[in-house]
Amino acid sequence: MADIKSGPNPLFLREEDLRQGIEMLFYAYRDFTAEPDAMLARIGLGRAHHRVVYFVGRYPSITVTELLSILQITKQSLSRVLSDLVEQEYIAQRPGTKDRRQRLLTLTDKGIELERSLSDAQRARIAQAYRAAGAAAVEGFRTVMLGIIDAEDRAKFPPPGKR
Amino acid sequence: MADIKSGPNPLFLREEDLRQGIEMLFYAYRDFTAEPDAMLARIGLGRAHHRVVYFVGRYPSITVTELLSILQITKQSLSRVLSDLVEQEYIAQRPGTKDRRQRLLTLTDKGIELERSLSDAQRARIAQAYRAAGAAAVEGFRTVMLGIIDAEDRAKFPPPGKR
DNA sequence: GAAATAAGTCAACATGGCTGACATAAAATC
DNA sequence: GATTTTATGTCAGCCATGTTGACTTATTTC
Repeated sequence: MADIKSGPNPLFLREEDLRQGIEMLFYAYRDFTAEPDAMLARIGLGRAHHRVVYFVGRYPSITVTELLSILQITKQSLSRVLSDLVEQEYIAQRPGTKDRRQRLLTLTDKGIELERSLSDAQRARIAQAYRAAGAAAVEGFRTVMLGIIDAEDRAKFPPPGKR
Repeated sequence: MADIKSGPNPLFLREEDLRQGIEMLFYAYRDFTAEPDAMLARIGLGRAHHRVVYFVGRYPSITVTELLSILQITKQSLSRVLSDLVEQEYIAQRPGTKDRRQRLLTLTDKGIELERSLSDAQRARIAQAYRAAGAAAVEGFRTVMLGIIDAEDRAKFPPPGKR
């Protein structure tokens, strides 16, 4: 591998720390998605399907609008993968009771099974990393990750006391 | 937003912790890439170009093979974005001295400027998160992130003593 | 009754992955 | 020295997943 450029930068260590932060996110995300991607490919689905199945499992009876605001994609993009998942009976839709325009989304048993098998690899990876790192490191990890995430979404991760 | 499913799981907290870990990675990566993506769109480039410019900046004189092993994509995929970057003079190629089959890649001045402007937003995001979290949390963050990254790539992140 | 909202649809396009087949130059090996 | 391997590049086509724009339907809100 080529050498890392150092250069006469007085803030070298700091620059280097930030670069490492950027890269850790890149490598972690790359490795984190590799296993589910391989499983999905075998059944003709993609990462986008995983994201939908994941968040419908996470928030049963979520509406389409809520899902769109989490995924931050257009409804046309969502529509494609969501239709696949409904057709193949991973996800069921039913009208909202208060607002009948809504289509509340839930996983079917088949969907629950899919979600579990996909996310198990990811859960195992996190669990192993948490176990190896210890509770204090995990708290540090959470704190930094929250700082990276846009403020609007931080409320999704309540501190331990509130969990 | 729909309620979070709890259920009668004796390991509830742990399950929930793992789910939060999964989601923090999703949200962090989503928000982390949003700003550079917007800048790239304005000049007709994409996220793939950013990755190449980033790693060529990180490892000046990197070879194509080394870059492929980092990005974990095919050479055909890399070729497309790399050709764009060479044509538009963000990246320069020169033959290796020991092995003249190699094309060593370096950023031009224009490439350095592009890389800087793209990564600045990301560096600022990391810097702010690190500052807010404090040194101990940053060490925890690093430890957990390394645990998530495949073992083969952990050597890219030497501990502070060795930096 | 009119306007806004939730959801969906159709069409066209861009990006960035992929496979397969093949080409060239240089290095390494027998 | 001939053969094989390696580093790189190229052409062609496919697929997944994002985009914009235009338009529809049902329902709720004003």
